[in-house]
Amino acid sequence: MENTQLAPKVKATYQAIVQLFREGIDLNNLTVSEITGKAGIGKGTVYEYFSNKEEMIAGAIFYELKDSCQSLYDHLKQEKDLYGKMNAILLSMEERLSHTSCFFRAIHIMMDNSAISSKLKEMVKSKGEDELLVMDMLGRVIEEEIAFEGELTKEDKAYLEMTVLSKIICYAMYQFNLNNGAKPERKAMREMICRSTCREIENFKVMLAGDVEE
Amino acid sequence: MENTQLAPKVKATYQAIVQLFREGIDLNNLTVSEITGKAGIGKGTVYEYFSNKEEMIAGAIFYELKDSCQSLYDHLKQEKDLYGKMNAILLSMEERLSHTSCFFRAIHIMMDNSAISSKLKEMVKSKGEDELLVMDMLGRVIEEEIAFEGELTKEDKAYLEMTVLSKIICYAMYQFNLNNGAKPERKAMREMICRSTCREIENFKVMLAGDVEE
Amino acid sequence: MENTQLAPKVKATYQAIVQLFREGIDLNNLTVSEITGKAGIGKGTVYEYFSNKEEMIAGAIFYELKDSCQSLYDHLKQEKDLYGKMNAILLSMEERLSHTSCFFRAIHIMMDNSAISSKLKEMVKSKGEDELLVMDMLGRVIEEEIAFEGELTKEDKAYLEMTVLSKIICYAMYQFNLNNGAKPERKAMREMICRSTCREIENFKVMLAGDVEE
Amino acid sequence: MENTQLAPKVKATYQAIVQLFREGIDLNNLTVSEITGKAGIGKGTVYEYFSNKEEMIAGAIFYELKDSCQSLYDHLKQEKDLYGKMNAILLSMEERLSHTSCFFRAIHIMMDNSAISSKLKEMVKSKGEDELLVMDMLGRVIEEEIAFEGELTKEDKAYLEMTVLSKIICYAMYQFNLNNGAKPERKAMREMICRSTCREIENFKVMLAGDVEE
DNA sequence: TATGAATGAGAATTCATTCAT
DNA sequence: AATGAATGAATTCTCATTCAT
Repeated sequence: MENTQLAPKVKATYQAIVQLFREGIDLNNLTVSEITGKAGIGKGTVYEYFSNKEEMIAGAIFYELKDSCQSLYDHLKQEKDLYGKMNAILLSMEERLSHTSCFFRAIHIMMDNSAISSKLKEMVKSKGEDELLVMDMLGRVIEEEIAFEGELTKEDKAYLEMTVLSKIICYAMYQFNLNNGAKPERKAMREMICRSTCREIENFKVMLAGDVEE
Repeated sequence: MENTQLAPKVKATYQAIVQLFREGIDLNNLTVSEITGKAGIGKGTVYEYFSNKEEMIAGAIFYELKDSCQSLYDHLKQEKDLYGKMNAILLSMEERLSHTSCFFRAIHIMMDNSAISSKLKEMVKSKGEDELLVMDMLGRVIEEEIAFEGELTKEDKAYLEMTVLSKIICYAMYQFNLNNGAKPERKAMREMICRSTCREIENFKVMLAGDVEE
Repeated sequence: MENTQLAPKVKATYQAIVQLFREGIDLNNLTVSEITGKAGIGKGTVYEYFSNKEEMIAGAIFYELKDSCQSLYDHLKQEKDLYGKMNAILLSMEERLSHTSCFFRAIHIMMDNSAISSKLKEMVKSKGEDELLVMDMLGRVIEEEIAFEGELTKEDKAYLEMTVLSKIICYAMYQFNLNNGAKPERKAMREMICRSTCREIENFKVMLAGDVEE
Repeated sequence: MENTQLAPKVKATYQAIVQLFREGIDLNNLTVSEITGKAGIGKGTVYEYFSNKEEMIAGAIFYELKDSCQSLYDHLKQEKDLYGKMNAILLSMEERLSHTSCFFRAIHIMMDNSAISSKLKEMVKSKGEDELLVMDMLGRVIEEEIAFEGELTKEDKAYLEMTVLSKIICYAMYQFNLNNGAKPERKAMREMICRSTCREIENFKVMLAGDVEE
């Protein structure tokens, strides 16, 4: 949909970058030649659409992130409860490496101090309300879960978002095999994470209820 | 202690890199000139001790990581329970930015596909038993907590390590202000994280006990 | 002719190298900056056409050698007998230092163990049939001289080629003043060399005839 | 003998260079570290004896050349006629690669325009009367051959020296396989070269006699 | 609009030489 | 006298960006 708004050369550029990214190329060492070569356009052409390399890369990441989050969120609506939603998120990370990448890489890139990072942070800051990024998506999932019980303060919401995100990071780390040791079964792992997420949220609800009663 | 084993120029190099790192310079765009300039040594000199730039940077990260984990772990022994230990970890991340950086950056760097990353992964893989990195430290904390109840399988341990690490990452993200919105009070945040960590571990113990009874 | 096939920047590069070479600069200590400076092109530009310095230099030598040998060979056709041809070769070496250099330097460079040498040997090995280098040129001269008497074995031809080449080297050494002592008159020197070359070939023909008669 | 005049560190340096040279290392890319490493002395130490790298290398070549020529010349005295002497020279080039190298490389190095070359030429120019280099050796052989017939002019001697040297170079090129094609049998090759050398000298003698008679 | 040849600033790395010990 | 750690000038090569076509 929004894709149609993108000029064809811009889209080609974004796709090329995302593709190279999935092939495992380090974004900090990506060259304009590689990008335009993959995109099948002239090297000079990208400079008609972007003013420098950082803009291209940050733009591609942002675009992919938004797109990926939106489609995942749409998919989540089919699920009834939090357990199902969480499971769907984790499963999507398995199926489409892109989702793992998306969540993960976005955080990753925003955390270094490269020029790409600055540009991306800037883009995130000035994004539209309707553009759904990771935190927004998680925020909505949480609100839907807690909604009928009452209103959430911003602080509580922020805490819960991070709690859920940390679970997702946990699964991403598992997939990237960062712990460098023995790995539990994939399914068992997923179940443990979903259960503990539900438990955390449940706990929070109980706590909230307790606060209200008092 | 171990520091005395490092040749003075190596130490100066490591310190310069760590310092630049804390100043927020992106490690992927760090130049040898910057390093040697900061270290106060000749540009050619570092090549007497390292065979390339990646070795310098990965070496510095590894060294700092090790050092930082060791000192933090030593500090943790004063704490009686898991809550206290977790709190101490989070507090140390606040006091010494280096700790935040360490935990966080180590994961960060290991996750990209740069040459530095490869080198660092290699170093981590071939490290000695006595060299304590983040996961080892968390592993010990967890074992000490669960020990008297019985023996942990490798998979369970891996899961728990990742769970605890994800909590820490959660706090780091909070500090980096990555949620981009309202922040809870620092203390409240820390308490929430510590409590939820304890609850997770407690839950796991209950589950283990259940398995045994059956 | 073939020159037109060369991209302009490649030609400029070759010409710059050959020129520097004639100015007496040692090829093993030639820098890319010097080459591009002389060629009047940007330092980065040569790397669009060559993948490293050795390729540039070996390419230039090969190109000059081929060109020089071809033009000299064409010129030789005007001469009727071996004496005349030999004299023409020596005279051309006097007039155009490039010829002396060519013969001489080609051998010279192929004899050291530098990277340029390896590259040049490789180029010589894979050259086309129609590309005329020193030995090919001498081979043709000799064949034309001996032809009507009968067929030459490969070994005999190889011997004769080297014999003639040694005469040329003799004259080159004379010109380079390598003997460091008294020099005969130039004309006298040339005559002596031509005469002795003819005598050697004549002798060989007689020997061949003797072999046949037996 | 003369070797004892050399300081031990100088001798070690020379030997290291000659050895590296024989191992086929390109002298233009030889480093001081390689030299001192091979010589088993400290890198700073050579600068007590030489003022720069060129002096070391040119000195080593000069020393080896002198030594080699002297020993070969002594050996030649056992041979009765020119054919035998010439054959002995060629054979020695076969046996001891060093001789081939020496004669050849000396010429080779003197022919480029490197700093080593300049230094070496300088050394040759200022060498003592008793120091026997290639040309001196050949000059003596020639004088001994022609002596009883009369006195040689300097120019004639120079011509003859070059003639003989060109034959030797011819054999060297044969050994280096620079002709890149079919090689005659080694023995046959040697015989052809020796015979043609004798013939040349004989011819010259006849010519000289003719001049005198007139 | 699209291109890619041309560019030069800047990066990593090497190595002859110095000098304090 | 002997050393080798330290140095920085010099070199090769890369690559983002420009601009004439």
